[in-house]
Amino acid sequence: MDRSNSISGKTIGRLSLFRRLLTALSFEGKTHIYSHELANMAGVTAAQVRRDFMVIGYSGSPVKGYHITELIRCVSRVLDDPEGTNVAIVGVGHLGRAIMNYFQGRRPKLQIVAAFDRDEHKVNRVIQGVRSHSLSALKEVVAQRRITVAIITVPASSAQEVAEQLVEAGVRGLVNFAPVPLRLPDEVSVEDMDITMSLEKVAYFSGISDAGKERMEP
Amino acid sequence: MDRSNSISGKTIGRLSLFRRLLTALSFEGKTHIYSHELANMAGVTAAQVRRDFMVIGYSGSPVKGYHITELIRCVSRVLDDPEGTNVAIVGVGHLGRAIMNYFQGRRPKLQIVAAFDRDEHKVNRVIQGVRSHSLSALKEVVAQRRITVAIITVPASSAQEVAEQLVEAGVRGLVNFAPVPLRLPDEVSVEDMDITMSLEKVAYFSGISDAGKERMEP
DNA sequence: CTCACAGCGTTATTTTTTTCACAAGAAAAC
DNA sequence: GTTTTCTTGTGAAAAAAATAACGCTGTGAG
Repeated sequence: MDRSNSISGKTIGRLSLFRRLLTALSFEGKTHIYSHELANMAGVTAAQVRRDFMVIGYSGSPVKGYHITELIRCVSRVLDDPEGTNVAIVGVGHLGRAIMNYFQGRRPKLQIVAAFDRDEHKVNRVIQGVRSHSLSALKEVVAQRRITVAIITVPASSAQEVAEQLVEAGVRGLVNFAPVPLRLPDEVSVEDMDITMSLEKVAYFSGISDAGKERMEP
Repeated sequence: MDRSNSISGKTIGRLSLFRRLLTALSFEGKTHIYSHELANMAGVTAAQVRRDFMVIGYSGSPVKGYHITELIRCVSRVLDDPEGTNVAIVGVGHLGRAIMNYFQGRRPKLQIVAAFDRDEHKVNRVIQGVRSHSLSALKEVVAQRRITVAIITVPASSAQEVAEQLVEAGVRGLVNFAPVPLRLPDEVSVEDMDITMSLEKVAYFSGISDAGKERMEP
């Protein structure tokens, strides 16, 4: 599978979701699935499922649908770096711990291998099976453990600085939980997890359906 | 401002971001800003900034740019429910605490007013200024405190069940941190915060730029 | 055997979102 | 007083994404 030709971010996101759903199905013993079934589970249309699988070059059978384990393998060939991806997490507060806890032993090809924190009390300990280091050791550890992706869970005030250090140390992708847009070179891919934005979005859309009505009929 | 005509989700998200940036600028004493400055801060194009403000009907001056406090007021008139929005959080683990901690006293119009957890040890306490309740009191408390939006931070296995209870109790918008797509009526707006997906996406895009090269030149 | 079906792969179409490009206007420069 | 140089607002164009449509194929019923 050629990882260098471009697949859209939206498609990659859905493939990740599909793989998770398929893996669960596989555990339940299901062997085949139709596009509309998967679409239903993922909350998208069947056409989109077929199209996504088309772009990664997987073909199912019109009669049995898609073969689940083969499909998982094919998606994984696209998503996973064959050598695995080592991930660091910077910021060992509640959020950092929650994420470490969730990811422990979940994906063999995508492992959190180091944590960092400014607070010396949280340093040199093993949390959820992950060794925590002082921020000052960042560059060294990132290089040594060949870390290419990092999760930022520090306060907004230090996020930019931390991000720059990570990039300088060789990190090429970031998941950013701090509520600030990071200014980084274009070749670094950043995914923002902006909780405030999501909450305000949901609040907005949960309000428009009847807010007008209420005020129209006093 | 008419909240009932539809503004796209993308635009709402950016407005939320713009407001946060503008608020920070306002604190620093800045009074005016040009579209390209804000665009730069937010990581979008200037045209997009102007267009987003166009759809909410705010006009700046071609000479001085946008008046920051007026603009904030105008964006807020779109985003905020004038009566405020009460938010619940279900699941008081690390993630739930992190979110409560972050939101405490941040937005007056968007307040977390109740927390819920299945674990009786975490119940009937005040965490980050928010009272935690037993899950069995969910319906009652949601109705009493007029909660319309909820944040789900429970394990994947109970997310669907919790979501259904919330919707039945009257909640109309959800931010879902559990790694499962929720199946709910269309009128409920759901925003998924899928950490696994984001991480896999970033891992993918951080890999494509040079993964090919490495294998092309052994 | 033939026919109706069901679902895939793919092309075409529509819809949504973003970007471009330029008129208009006012300060500043000269 | 004119020209230059910035903006904004917005229609037009382009790009991206989602959806619909349809030919194809193998299966099973009659």
